[in-house]
Amino acid sequence: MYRIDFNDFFTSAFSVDCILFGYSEGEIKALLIKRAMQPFENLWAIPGDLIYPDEDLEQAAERVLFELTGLNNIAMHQSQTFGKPNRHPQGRVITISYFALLRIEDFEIKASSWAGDVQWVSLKNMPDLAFDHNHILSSTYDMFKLKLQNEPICFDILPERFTLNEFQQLYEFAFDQAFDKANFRKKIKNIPLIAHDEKQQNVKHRPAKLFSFDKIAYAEGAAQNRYTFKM
Amino acid sequence: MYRIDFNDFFTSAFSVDCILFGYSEGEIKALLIKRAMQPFENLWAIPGDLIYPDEDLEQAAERVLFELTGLNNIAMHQSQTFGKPNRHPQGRVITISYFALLRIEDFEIKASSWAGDVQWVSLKNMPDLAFDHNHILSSTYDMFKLKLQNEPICFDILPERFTLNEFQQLYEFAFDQAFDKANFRKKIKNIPLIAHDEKQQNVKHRPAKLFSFDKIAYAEGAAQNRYTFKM
DNA sequence: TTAATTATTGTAAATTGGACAATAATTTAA
DNA sequence: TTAAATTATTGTCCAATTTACAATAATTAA
Repeated sequence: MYRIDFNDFFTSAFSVDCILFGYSEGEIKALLIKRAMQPFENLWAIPGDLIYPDEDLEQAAERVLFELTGLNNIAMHQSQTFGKPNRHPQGRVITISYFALLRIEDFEIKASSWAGDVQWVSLKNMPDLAFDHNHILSSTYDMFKLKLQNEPICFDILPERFTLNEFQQLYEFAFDQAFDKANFRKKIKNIPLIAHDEKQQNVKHRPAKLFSFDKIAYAEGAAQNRYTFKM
Repeated sequence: MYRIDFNDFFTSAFSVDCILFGYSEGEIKALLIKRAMQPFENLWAIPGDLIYPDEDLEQAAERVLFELTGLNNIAMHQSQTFGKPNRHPQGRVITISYFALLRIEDFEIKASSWAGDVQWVSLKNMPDLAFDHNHILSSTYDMFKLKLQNEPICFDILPERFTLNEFQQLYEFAFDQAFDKANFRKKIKNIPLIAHDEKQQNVKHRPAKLFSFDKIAYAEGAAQNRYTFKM
């Protein structure tokens, strides 16, 4: 298998790029940083970092998220790997993209030393980004939508207890499309949710019932049935 | 972004692992090699190789396929990237898995020097593999099924001209599930196929009509409509 | 010519999907 | 206390799709 000396290959680096999707004001946005140094100084970029030699990939992605937002315990989902030999001007860097879904209101951004500025940018109004980051972002957005339709990752972004409207709005934002309330509820009827007695607080109208995702029932059913998250 | 000296990171290698799915005798199989050297000598493994320093990822995957089978012009699909720090006993190797779909009858396996033996192994009867290859294989099989349902990759494995039964059987093999013939044909009615006058040859019964995939019509429609390959 | 075999098409019931309406629960303002 | 406003929740009807199964068509082999 190793016809060239093994050590000749240890000349490359890995990085993770973390696409943090958030929603607010009816739009999906991505958290971008303005690069404070060369290459691509002053251009907006996806936050990322080289992977430490002893670090697991997902761990690296979670570290980038934590340094930027102070959040942990957020699931990072692997998307795709980008490795064109010349994609990084300073050497060969293969980058693995991860994404997570965040509620923008839930935290303060901590701009780290390596980022001059941090901003949520609407996907519909994306400037030219550093490196191949426009490509990475759009591929990862596609993967996000694909996984949203096939795996229960929606519950990673929803609060532990959510209203059915919040559930629906997530899909509306992700797919930039409105759904009928009554019909949405019919489509999710197979997904095991726990209905709580508790209701929404501090709203100026009839409060909605709170639900949470029934992971246990889901795990049991996932083997036999095939749940769908296509809306 | 680079708080540690950049060169400290160039201590890892990348590899591609190529999961070649084929079908015959009503089963989905994967092409495995028996390792002829340490580590994991004599264990079955997914064929793979380190990526050359100037080589694109997909190019590396295609090279592995070519060296093993003599085939080129086969689309390799990226699946996932595996990078636990200790997954390779000889150093840190992050591996990117690719898969392709092959018709087993179409070629001769060329066992390369680094593989003692090469064999198609049914997914249902998978032995313990080298490294984390059982994990890679099953994750990649999941990704294969996911893509099969969302992109027209089925036409990568079907012959250029195929019968609707062959089309159906591919899905039956992949998902290990029988479909009703009449209903299958209804489901694919949106997929643009070219119906040829030509018919199946050398069969002992009514020959089926041959079809091919209409890539041009598909590309036009793919933007507006959303084709599905869910069966 | 007929039986055997598989391809292809049709049909009717069941289920699901989409548009829209009706009812329920709560807050706010009068 | 009551009515208006607002949003949650449920129901209904019709269209479209799915499912199960049957019928017909085309070909080979005897």
